[in-house]
Amino acid sequence: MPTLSLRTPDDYALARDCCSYGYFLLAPNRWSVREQTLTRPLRLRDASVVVEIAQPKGAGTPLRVRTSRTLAKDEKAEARAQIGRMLRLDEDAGVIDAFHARDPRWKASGRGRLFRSPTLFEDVIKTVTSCNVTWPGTVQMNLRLCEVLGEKEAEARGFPDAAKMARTRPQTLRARCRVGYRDQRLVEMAKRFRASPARGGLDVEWLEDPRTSDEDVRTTLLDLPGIGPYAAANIMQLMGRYAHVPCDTETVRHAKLVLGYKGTSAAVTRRVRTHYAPFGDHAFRSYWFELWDYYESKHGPAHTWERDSTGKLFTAALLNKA
DNA sequence: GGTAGACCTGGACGC
DNA sequence: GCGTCCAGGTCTACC
Repeated sequence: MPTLSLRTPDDYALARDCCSYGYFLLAPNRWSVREQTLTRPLRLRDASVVVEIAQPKGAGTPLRVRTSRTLAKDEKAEARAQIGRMLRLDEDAGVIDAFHARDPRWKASGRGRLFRSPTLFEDVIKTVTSCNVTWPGTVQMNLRLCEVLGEKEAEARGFPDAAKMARTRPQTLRARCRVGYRDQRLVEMAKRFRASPARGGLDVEWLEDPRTSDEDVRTTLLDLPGIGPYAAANIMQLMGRYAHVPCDTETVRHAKLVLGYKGTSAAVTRRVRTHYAPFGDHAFRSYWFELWDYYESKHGPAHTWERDSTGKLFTAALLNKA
């Protein structure tokens, strides 16, 4: 099987840094608990490829990426870029040290990186499918989006790209992918990603540019169909902008159960914002690793979670019972 | 600017 | 096995 090697930051640990955010459990990602590898198809410029990512020599050593077919030189570069985005290989040890200086609670475990998707489009769609639905519903929607619309490569189906989703009828998304009222919003979203900025499309390059201000990014995201305050803040953390905490029912549950806050959801949400404000540009990471720590205290280390079983446990009702 | 109600699916629960 | 209720964030209409 063809193999690539990817250099990692000195402190990079695949099992810890990959299994750090819920999206690693969503299709087409497949984390193998037994092998401690991540497998998924990537959509390259002209065709797809399935990659299996491992770190056989342990933390800080290069990643071994097996590919389902031999890649051309430009395809290798594209695959490296997508894997780098997904695993946050761009956040070197210095970036993580800066977070630990602000919040030393995570220094011993080395936590700091959060898993995301190979593309912004996939992150945005995954966020829309996580709104107003319980976690098992999100798992199902992503599975069906891949099964119904995903391109087949080596017996696996990838995540649909914007072009494919933009061409899909809303009725198909609703009937076959069970996305409900999100059908038109998803198609419209895909069209915004497809169209050029001159034709009212999203300027993805500008949006992903670190020089673009948080406020401009937030305003642009809120203008997208299906994106409200929670989704915008979540997409921003996926883009590496950690100053805002996306507040949802999980946040309120966490604040009441772990932080001991009382009162209405609105009142608790206001206190949450104040609570994490001292962490500044790292507020989301501080919040998230508290939440993740709680999940792991209930279900064991995330690198031991099976998508089809553990995933179903993440509902507010069950966590409240726990 | 704040709030109520609709949107849709799937799981839990009672009968 | 069926019907009912509920959780979940966004959007629109209305005050």
